[in-house]
Order: sequence, then C-alpha cells, then structure tokens
Amino acid sequence: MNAIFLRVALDTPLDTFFDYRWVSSSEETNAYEPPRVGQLVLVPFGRQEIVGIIVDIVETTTVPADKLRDVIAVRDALPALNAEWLALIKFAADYYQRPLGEVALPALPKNLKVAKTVSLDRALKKLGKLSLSQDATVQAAPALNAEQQAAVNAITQTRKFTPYLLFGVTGSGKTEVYLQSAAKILAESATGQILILVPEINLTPQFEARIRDRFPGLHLSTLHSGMAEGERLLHWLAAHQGQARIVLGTRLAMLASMPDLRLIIVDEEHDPSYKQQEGLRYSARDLAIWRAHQLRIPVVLGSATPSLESWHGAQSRRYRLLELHERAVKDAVLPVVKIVNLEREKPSEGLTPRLISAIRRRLEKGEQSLLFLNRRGYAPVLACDACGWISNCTRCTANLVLHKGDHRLRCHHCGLEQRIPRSCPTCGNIDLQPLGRGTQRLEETLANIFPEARVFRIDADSTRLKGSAAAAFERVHDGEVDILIGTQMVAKGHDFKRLTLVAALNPDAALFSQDYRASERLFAQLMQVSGRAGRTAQKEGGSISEVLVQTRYPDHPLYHALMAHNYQSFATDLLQERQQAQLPPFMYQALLRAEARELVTAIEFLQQAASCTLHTGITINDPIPMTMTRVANVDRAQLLVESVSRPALQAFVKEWIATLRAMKSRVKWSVEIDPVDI
DNA sequence: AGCACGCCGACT
DNA sequence: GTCGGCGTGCTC
Repeated sequence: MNAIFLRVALDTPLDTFFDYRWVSSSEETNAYEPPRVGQLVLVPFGRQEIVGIIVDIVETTTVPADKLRDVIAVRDALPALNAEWLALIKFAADYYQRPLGEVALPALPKNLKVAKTVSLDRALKKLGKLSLSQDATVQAAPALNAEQQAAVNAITQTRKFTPYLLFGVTGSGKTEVYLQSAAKILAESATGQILILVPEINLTPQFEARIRDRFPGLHLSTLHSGMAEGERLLHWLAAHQGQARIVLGTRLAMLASMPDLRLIIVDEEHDPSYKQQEGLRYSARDLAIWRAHQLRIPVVLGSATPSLESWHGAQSRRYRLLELHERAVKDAVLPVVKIVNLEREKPSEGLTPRLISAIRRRLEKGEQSLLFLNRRGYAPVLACDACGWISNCTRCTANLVLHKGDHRLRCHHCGLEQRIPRSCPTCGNIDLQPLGRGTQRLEETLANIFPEARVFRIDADSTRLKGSAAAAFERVHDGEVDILIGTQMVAKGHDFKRLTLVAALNPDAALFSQDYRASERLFAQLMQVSGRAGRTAQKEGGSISEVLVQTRYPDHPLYHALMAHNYQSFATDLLQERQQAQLPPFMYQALLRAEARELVTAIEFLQQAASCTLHTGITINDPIPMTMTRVANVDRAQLLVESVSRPALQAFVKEWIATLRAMKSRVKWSVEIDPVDI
C-alpha cells in the first residue's frame, strides 16, 4: 500500500491548493492507473463534495495528517487537460491576479463538475465513434483578390508566433481570408485545429452555416453561453479530444481545451464583448495573443475599426498589418455618409424632415431602412412638468425607463419594476410626460408616419425569448420588413441585402462622455452599422446606399472621419491624444473597486488601501464614486492605479492584494487588470 | 465562495 | 415558545 498526495486546485477564492491522499489498490496493482496532473477529481471539501483539478502529485505534504482526506474519485475516463492548457490557465490566473482554481474550473462545462458522471459517460459514448481523421475537402471556395490572397499567404506561411491585424472595411472579405487560411492549415495536418472567436451569440449561427458549407467533412464545435449544459459538454469534449477540427465561439471559447490548436482568429477584435465584465474580467483577445505565443502559431485579429490597442500594436510593428482596401463584392461601393445638422433641421419626434423623406424614398422603391438608436424602452424617463418629479430608481443612481407595451417603469440596472403611476407621486399631477426617446417610441412614431410600412424593432426587449433573435433577423433577411429599428444588436455582422438607408438618430452623447473610450466605441459602432448597407453595388437600379447621421455637432472630427471612411486618420489622432494624456495603450492600469451599504465606507476603505503602500513608478489616484454610484442598494467606489510599466504594475498589484486581504475589511472589494469601463 | 454554528427579534 | 437574521470561522 503506497499513499501519494494529489495537489488539487478548487474553485474557491482561497489562494492555495489543497492536498488529498490517494491510495492505490495494494492487491491488484494494475487495477488503477496512478492519477496524472490535469485530471479532474472529486474530493470532499468541508461538508461538500466538489470537483477539482490535479495540478501536482507529491510524495510528501506539510498538511497535518488529521486534516488530510481521501480523494473520492479520479475522473479517469476523461483525458487529462494538457500542460499547454494548464499553462494558459496559470498565465490568466497570474495576470488577472486570481487563484488558479477560480480560473480553471469556471472554464469547464458544469456537467464535468458534478458528483455523478452520467452526463460525462453519455457524452463520451456519443463522441466515441467520431474519428479524428476527417475529410478536409473544401467546397466551392470563391477566388480571392490580390490583397486577400496576400493575407492568406502571409497567415499560412508562418510556422511560428505571428500576430496579424487584418484591417478591412465591412464587405472587404475578411471572412473569406479566415476560411481560406483555415482550409490551408487544416489540409496540412490530419489533426490540426482552428479556433474562431466572434463577439456575440447572435453571430454564431450564420458563421456556423458558412463554415459547414465550406467544410462539410469536418467536425465543428460551437461554444457560447446560450447553450444547454448537455450540448455544451458535448461540444467542449469534442474540442478537448481533438475531434472538433474547428471551434467557433464567443469569448469563453478562448479557454477551451484544444490539444492541436494551429490558428486562432478573433473576428471584430475591437468589440467590447471580448472583455468579460464580471467574475474573472479577462480579455479574450489578449489571451488569444498569449495563447498563440505560447503555441508558436499565427493569430489573426480582424476588424474594420481595430481597437486602439491593436492599431498601436500594428503601428509599432509588434503586429503585422494586413490590409484589405477593396470591397470584395464586384463593383461594390461604400455607402455615402451624410451629416444632418440638428441645429438647422429641426427634428420632430427625433426625426428630421430629411430623414423622413429618405425613408419614404426607400419605401417607394421597396428597399429597407435601418434606424439605429442605442436606447431601448419607450422613453428613458417619465417626468412631471408641474413639480419636477422624475421616475428614478429607489435602489440605483439611475432613472426608471418607461416601457409602454407592458405599462411598466423598469430599472435597467437592478431590474426593479413598477406600474406606470397614473399621477405624479409627489404632487398628484396627472399629466406625466415621457422624456426622450427609446426604440419603442420610435417604432410608434414611424408606424404613425408610415402606416403602410412594415416597421419592426430588434432590441434586447423584443428578442428576450430564446431563439427569437434569430427569427427576427430572419424576417429582415426575407424582406418582410421595411423599416428596421434597432439598438447595437443590429449593428453587428448581419448583412441585409435590400438595405440602402442607415440612420443614426442621436449618437452625440458619446462625444462628450467621461469615458475616454466612448468616442473610439462610437466610431466603431457607426462604421459597423453603416456597413449593414451597401454591400452590393447599386442594387439593380436601386438607390446608392446612404448613411445619415443626425447630430448637433456636424463639425466634430469623428463625423468627418466617418464621412471620409477614414479610420486611419481618426485612429492616429486618438492615439496621439492618448499618448499626450498618458492613457492606454501608453499606460497600464488596474482598478480597485469597493462596495458597501454606505458610500463613505467604500471610500474610506479605498483611502486606507491607497495609503497602505508606496511604490516608485506607480501612480495611485484618489478614490472616487463610480459614475453609477448606487446599484441595487449598494454604493460603489473605485481607485485607479497606473504605471507605464506592465511588470511593475503587476508586481505592485500582487503585493497590494496580499496587503488588502490581510486588512480583513468587511468591505467587498476586487481588483481588475486592464479595466475598460472606468 | 459555500456552508455551518451561533446568539437575538417578530410570528405561523 | 420557534423560524430566521447575518456575524465569523473553516475548508486539504
């Protein structure tokens, strides 16, 4: 009988591993294979039984014998997670300053982390027959233009770590570059795998269809948060066992186990949804770069409006820039962007006469219009003219949004709901006014102006039910819609064939936002929503695609760059500003957040945190309340620390976290590395 | 984080 | 009299 100890990472905030005793069967030595690093184990933990991952196997332990407990079961039917995957997890844990177990275990499907193995057994059985050797034949790949071909050549000729920034407007054929690069790499080895990341669940079905058409003989796994657990396990397992040759997913797919990964593609790399905004706040795009580096493989970041981080990377030659200038569709032209001056052309219900007549022209020709308004609900607030009362949330620093359809006032931050009051709660005035405009109100307005038109709205409210978003987009594609109203949901990916007019109703707010990233995001968003139109040239006698931007600031440089379709000059200017202001990507940041019942408690904690250390090369700013101070009756404040040196910041934060832990404050706090929402 | 133990308020 | 509020202590 020989006992060994398994060092196990568990999903707990305790930054330590836990040792367990493992006893091999003494009689039949062959009966059990000894456990290996990377295998999952079921262990007792306090009064619970939980699944952890073996990170080391040791012969001695310093844990006192009376505390040591036995492993319950090793999940030996599941192939161990390999060293590369563990290294990726370790990197992410170190970089984002979290315990390894808190990174590793949430990256695994839930069904692997339960006491019973029924779903694992079922999934293993189901995948058992699926062969690794698959038919990598490509179906009907279109010819590439010279720039696309050059990009494919560059990407597929590298046999080492090379980050590429694939920069090309919508319609320039980035997807074709991805697919043909993938085809080449898949053809070269019988087991190679490709990982493709897209920003949103909504985009997976159409991408998926395209991949399946192109590679009918290859197994494709998709991974995103909208999947049922059983299905998720199946897809994850196919990737983990190397059976899935292509994995398509949202940011969480970045942490999938793929034993023979050869190429990583991050589509629309600038998209904010690559940054997780809760729990482990990782950037899937940044992890893609690290993973590619570790595996010595190429990684492609694609965008028409790259993030300033990536653009800077290309400018400084850390990334190789691949440009696609032409639109890949023959004779396709870029839409004409026009600025509508709201000071001169007075809008009624948010619509200028010029916009209304532009919509009317589309209706007459049987073409589609898209109105972009990034604000759901009927009106952002309900107000009383008589006494000045406005509908605010009792639990948040926010207004209750008027939702007319179900007669409710709703807080978009904490979910608080109430009936629309018949009269003002403070003065009794019955004439309450909705202030401002949301997509519902716009829908109502348009239905009034164009009673004959089929007006359709796509936003988080209209697509709440599972699968209804896909159905909604289907209706638009099928031409069952004349005027489409949408929030940012409609800006991404979808290519509407009969769409020749895109209008941004009121994008100005982002121009003067406190958040220095707001204008970068606005530009990308407007570029992207513009890209929904004009993908085919002058659609058989139709109008030239037109983009109308209603604004109070017609001379703003952002709109000028948009009119000129000139991302580069815009990015160059912004980068210069960032450099002068010493902001990212020229500065590295970490954010300490604190929340408490009372704001002062949070601020005091942060002040204490700020004063407990002093470091050269690190700037510790003053604690400030968050822009939205109160959410769900919790007050939040934050403290920004900065450094021009990433390693210096990393070292500082590591030490700082240890100090903060030792403070044993009852304030809830967390540290975020590379925050994007400040 | 869970989960339990542990001592003080309004209620089937 | 109990159900339950969340304080604090522990998890190999």
